[in-house]
Amino acid sequence: MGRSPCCDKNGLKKGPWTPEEDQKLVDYIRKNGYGNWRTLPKNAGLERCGKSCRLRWTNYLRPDIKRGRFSLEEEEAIIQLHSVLGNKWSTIAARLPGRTDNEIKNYWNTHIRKRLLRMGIDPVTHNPRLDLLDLSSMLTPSLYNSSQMNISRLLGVQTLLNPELLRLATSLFPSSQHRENQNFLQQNVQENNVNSTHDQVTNGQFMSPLMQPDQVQEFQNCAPIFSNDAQLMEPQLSNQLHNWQCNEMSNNDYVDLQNYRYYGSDQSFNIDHLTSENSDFQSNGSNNMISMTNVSTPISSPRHINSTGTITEDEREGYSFSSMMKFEFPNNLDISCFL
DNA sequence: AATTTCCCCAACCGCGAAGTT
DNA sequence: TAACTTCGCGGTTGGGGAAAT
Repeated sequence: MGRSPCCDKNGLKKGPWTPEEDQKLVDYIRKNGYGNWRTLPKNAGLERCGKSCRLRWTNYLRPDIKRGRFSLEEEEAIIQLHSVLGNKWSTIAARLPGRTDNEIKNYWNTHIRKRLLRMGIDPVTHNPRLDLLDLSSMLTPSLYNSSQMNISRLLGVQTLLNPELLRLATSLFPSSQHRENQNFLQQNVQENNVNSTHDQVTNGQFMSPLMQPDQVQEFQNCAPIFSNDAQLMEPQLSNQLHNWQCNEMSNNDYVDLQNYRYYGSDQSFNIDHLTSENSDFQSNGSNNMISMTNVSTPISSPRHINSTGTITEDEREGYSFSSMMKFEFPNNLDISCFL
């Protein structure tokens, strides 16, 4: 496989672009359009390699590029999309008009990723870092009753289960009388890890264990999520995920994890995507809820806007976090003593 | 005010995929 | 089918400005 020659091998210029170079590139593309990046610099009178020209155009000079700070909606969309697509920056950028893959990648690495880590969330899996948060220590075996939460109903749905969810479940229900359930779960954790690793390796990319390859493809092929700047992606993604479900569900028992709600009933197990509406931190009358916010961050209030109308980093932290992470426990599982 | 450290982001690098000969 | 070219993606770097000392 050949590779395009590197700039410095041809004595071409590298480093920051000058305004004159920008102007030359813009003028040329306005007049002739862009197509053959290899011949473009020569035709445009630039001492740059085609690669550098393409990068400069797509990341900076393109007229439809939106400048300025990412909005909360955009930030949420990035987090949601990243939880499904992983580091597919170009695919994520395609859903955010005016934003480049490079810009989103930089924003993720310099802002969002750090924030997630501060909050105890693994930025790769979007799961809570259970090594930092030992939930099992918060719950005692006496809380568990097999009639309340029958883990065996998870039978037959292992391919949809997130291994982290299974680990969480095993840590939540440590009673020795349910060792059988644990064995089942641990076995499934191992199997899911194998499957998950296999998927990631064979595809050479991160893929949510919840999604089959054709589902990822379907998701990637869907239209841009914004018809204007204010719109969010949830309806499309949520609808798609709904379509992948097939059974009526009873949502008496569920755990919210990694932006998805895992429902269990005696007949079925289902997954629902959490939108910003249903994942806002709140008190739910029919269910006991424990918010990760209570555990690992001091911020538990909804979105705050300061007097200038902008949102501070800390405020973003609290708001975004509430939309990305929440645990809920069934009504009949009393956790009030932990709150 | 001077120096050091930290942080951001534009740009580069290397690789694989797709296209062409 | 193989060899080569071009394009695009994702990871990484380093220059420069901001913040801290």
